[in-house]
Amino acid sequence: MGRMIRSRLPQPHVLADDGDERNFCSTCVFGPIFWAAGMDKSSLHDLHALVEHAGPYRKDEYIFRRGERFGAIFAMRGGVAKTRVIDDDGREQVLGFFLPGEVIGLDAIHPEIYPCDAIALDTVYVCRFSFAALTMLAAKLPDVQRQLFRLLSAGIGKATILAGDHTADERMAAFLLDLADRYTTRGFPVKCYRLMMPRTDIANHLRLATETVSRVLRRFCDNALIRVKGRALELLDVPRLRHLARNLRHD
Amino acid sequence: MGRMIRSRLPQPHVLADDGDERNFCSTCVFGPIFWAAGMDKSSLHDLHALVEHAGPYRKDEYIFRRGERFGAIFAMRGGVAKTRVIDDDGREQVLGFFLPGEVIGLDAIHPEIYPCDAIALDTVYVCRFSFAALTMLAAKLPDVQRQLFRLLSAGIGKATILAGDHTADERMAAFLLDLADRYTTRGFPVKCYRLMMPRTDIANHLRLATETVSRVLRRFCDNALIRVKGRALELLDVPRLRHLARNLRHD
DNA sequence: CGGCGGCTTGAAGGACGTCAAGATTAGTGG
DNA sequence: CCACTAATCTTGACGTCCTTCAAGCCGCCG
Repeated sequence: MGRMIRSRLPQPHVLADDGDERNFCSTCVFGPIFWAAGMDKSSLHDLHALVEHAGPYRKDEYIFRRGERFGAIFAMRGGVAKTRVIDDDGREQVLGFFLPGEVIGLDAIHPEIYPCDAIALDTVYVCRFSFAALTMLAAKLPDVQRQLFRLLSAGIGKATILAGDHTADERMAAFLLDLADRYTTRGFPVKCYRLMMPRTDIANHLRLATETVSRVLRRFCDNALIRVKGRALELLDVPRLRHLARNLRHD
Repeated sequence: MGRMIRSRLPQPHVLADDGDERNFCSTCVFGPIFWAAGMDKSSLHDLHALVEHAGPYRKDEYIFRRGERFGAIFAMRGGVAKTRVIDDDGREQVLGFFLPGEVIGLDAIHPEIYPCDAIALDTVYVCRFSFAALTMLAAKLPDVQRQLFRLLSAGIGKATILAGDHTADERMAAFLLDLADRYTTRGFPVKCYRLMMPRTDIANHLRLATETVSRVLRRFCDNALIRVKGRALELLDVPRLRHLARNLRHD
């Protein structure tokens, strides 16, 4: 796959349509806040200094790398990404998957370097927020500060859930439901979606072997909990899945 | 120390010596910041509205309970506490242990309720920070805002470490070293300390059975990595422990 | 078609949990 | 001060869930 030459789109570049950021970032967690803040003229000016559209990152390209100096957090604008670390024994631990609207890089604030790699799973577009500028803005706009605190706090909660001691079935059920919930950005429930990551990534995320992932999915199929065909997924029995995952909910 | 009879102390009460908060909270993460902020007179006034000394909480008493409405974060002033959740099957998951100077309750910001119980392991004193007041202060004092962001971000990193897939030995080594590092609040390394929690809590924290905790400690003893006598602990071979824990470092 | 990466499936082995007693220790009352 | 009870901790035997190893199977792209 060496040849992602210029045929596959020149290179990551800033998108052309920055003109109307407020509309463009409608999916972003900061969208509503900025929209509200945009009512105020001077704040709107700050905004342009703050946010920078970047992408596309192609499949397997790095959005940032572990060890790089922290300078910005990223909001997914399109596509899906994962964060991961590789330990000294070469084993990959997938920390999380990120869907449009979600934010990457919050765990880099404290160490002041990115503690993990962020990698595109397909073609990814992001908003890059200078953290220095963001903190300054947060001091002026309470809503921005509050949203940042909430995001960070939610990050702790999310990480904590994964830390628990659960069976493969529980983890998998929770994972599938969580993805569905997150795809359901707006109101109506999604029962059908596509896993954009390989089994390996799911396994490394849930602390399982890929073989176990396969087997659990098969068992779920046999028990009519889901339907799977490759990466296409359908949730058939959400209540029973929820029951399985009852101890891993993020309320 | 037998007589905590009628004692059981009437109830947690505010300590008498609030007079000199700046000295009293020398161990607290906010200490230095407030001390600096204290230079400014109007900020010092905010401080008194913000922080409230509470305790003592006796062994097994709750500092807060899961589900209670979030209003404040707590800095440990004395004693040791744990946070935990109990799942629907009655199994306890210990999320963390907290030593003097450390902060509890950050994971409650987002859900706006405490997502876990906080329980004293011995006699505990805390500083209670009204979070509403703290955010207002953060908007005025960049250092406070920055410290909050750092604390929250560090919380994500910490939770993430526990989420990884590691053997019992790796976990235990990392746990023992982490405690030693944290006891080493100031400069010089501690090789000898006392575990203030029962084996059960260690087990539920590291996702192990208490029997496994016992066995691992025994093996560490046999291999001259540590010495244990009940809850008294001595680290004998820190380098080899660090090597065991190499994949769980919080850099 | 042929090859290659991702996925599935089966069989064997290991790390840790569970169950069941003991051994310490600590807490309590005489 | 000591005995007694209960909790905590240890130790061993056995079971289980998941991993590891080893093939086979698809689906995709040249």
